[in-house]
Amino acid sequence: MNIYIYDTKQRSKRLFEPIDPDHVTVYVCGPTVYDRVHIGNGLSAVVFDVFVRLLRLVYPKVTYVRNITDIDDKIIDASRANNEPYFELTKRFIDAFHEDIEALHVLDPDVEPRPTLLLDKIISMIQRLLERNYAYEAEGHVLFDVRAYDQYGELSNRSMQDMLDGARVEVAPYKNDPKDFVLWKPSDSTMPGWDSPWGRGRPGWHIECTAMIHEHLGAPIDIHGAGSDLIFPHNENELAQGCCIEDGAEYVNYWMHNGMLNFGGRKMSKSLGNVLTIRNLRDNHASETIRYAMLSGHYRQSLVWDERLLEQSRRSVDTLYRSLRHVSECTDLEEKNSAEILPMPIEDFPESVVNALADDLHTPNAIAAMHGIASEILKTRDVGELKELRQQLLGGGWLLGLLNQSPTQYFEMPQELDPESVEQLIEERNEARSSKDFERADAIREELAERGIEIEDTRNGTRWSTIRR
RNA sequence: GGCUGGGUGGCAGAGUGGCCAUGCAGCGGACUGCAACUCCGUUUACGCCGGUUCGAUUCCGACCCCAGCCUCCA
Repeated sequence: MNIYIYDTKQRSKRLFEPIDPDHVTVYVCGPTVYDRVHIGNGLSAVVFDVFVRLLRLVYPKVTYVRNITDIDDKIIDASRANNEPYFELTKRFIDAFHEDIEALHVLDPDVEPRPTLLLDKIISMIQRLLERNYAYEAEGHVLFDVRAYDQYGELSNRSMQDMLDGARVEVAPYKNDPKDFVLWKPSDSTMPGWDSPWGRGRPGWHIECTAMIHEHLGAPIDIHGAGSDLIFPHNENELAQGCCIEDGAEYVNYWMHNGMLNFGGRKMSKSLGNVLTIRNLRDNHASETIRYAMLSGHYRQSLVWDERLLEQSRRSVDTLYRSLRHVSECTDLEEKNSAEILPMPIEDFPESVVNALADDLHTPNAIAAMHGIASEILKTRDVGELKELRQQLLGGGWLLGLLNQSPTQYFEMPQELDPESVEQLIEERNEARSSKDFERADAIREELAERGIEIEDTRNGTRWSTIRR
């Protein structure tokens, strides 16, 4: 199985060749927890979730590390505004993040490190950079010296001059060079801080990720993922740190970056204020609808997020589940969801879906392949074939993190309704129908619709489902 | 201004030097008491201008437009 990855650094699609085929290492930048996460954060988690699912299918061992940044100036600001200790605030939002992300069927990473639990590592790494003259102290800060590292700008493809031209922020006076970035900064007594050789302070953002990679995966790692907005400066800075830690050090073999979620013509971000949180979205949309919408475009492209996309996604998910329902209606196979097919060897997964995903995580083609399988299912009544096709559909569903429910669960979404009374009304309606009292029949259908139930008359009787959104 | 990536049918979104993407929606038909589901058929395309070519949406060049990064950000 060949997997191809578009590598941001080389700006081309490359065959993925792991450093150790027996153990693939992946790191993805997670959120900073000072608020509820938004769908852009969710998108990144979902995209890399699918990719890691594929890797796990192909390689015997994958270690996936996704961090949570739990110390940062925004966190300090938020804790002040809330008059709440920062660690309580981050605890709340870490829990909320987990809740949101689980609702999107994102599987847990193997390690979920946080900088506050790794201060020793961070400090020793900064010390090492100082010893090697890639960093300097100034006014209680420790700064990375970009001039000492001549490959700076390699990842984001910027020359020093480019960066200088684009600079539109006032430069702190203690910096030797405007691009120098903070490894450690001082905390006053009102701020969270840790003792260090440079006084009480806290780590800069970039060094956190480098430290976490070194701690949990070693270096170099195979794959580093993040949102494209982190290419510069965050990932660039990480790379610089990682390469300066010792002579000839390497950091990352493949860089993957997902595109931004576009909401109302602009990138969704907290600073722009056009944020839709996963929590809010879940109030009005099924989580699989959201997930499908996120995977409907290619991960490197920006994704326009609006109600129309969600409506289309919901209907498309309906179609997939309908074919699954078709199987249980035509056979006496027990209903299954995508998780229930595991473990299953890679050969039994649908080639079309696997190949699409192996081609730089081409989820639009993978989804097209899913619909191809779904329509094949609807065309046959042969039990053996149905069984085989369903296994394929569920296999693809597993990779995409879709079809997590049985069709009955999906269509009947229990909620607070009473199935008994629904069945009874349907019974009454069918009596009215057989006595050709269609007015009465339609009235009952109307009544059910008001209760959120839609019905369909099939050759095998009437079936009902909750009206989905 | 620099660096990325884009501009495809009503919407979303693939792809290709000449032939079906796919989903949703539309239209016609079958099925249905009517719907729904399903099936069959079907309409609307490749930002603009040049060039290469027997032939370009696909290759080349210029231009226009959009998004992202250059500041915290998935």
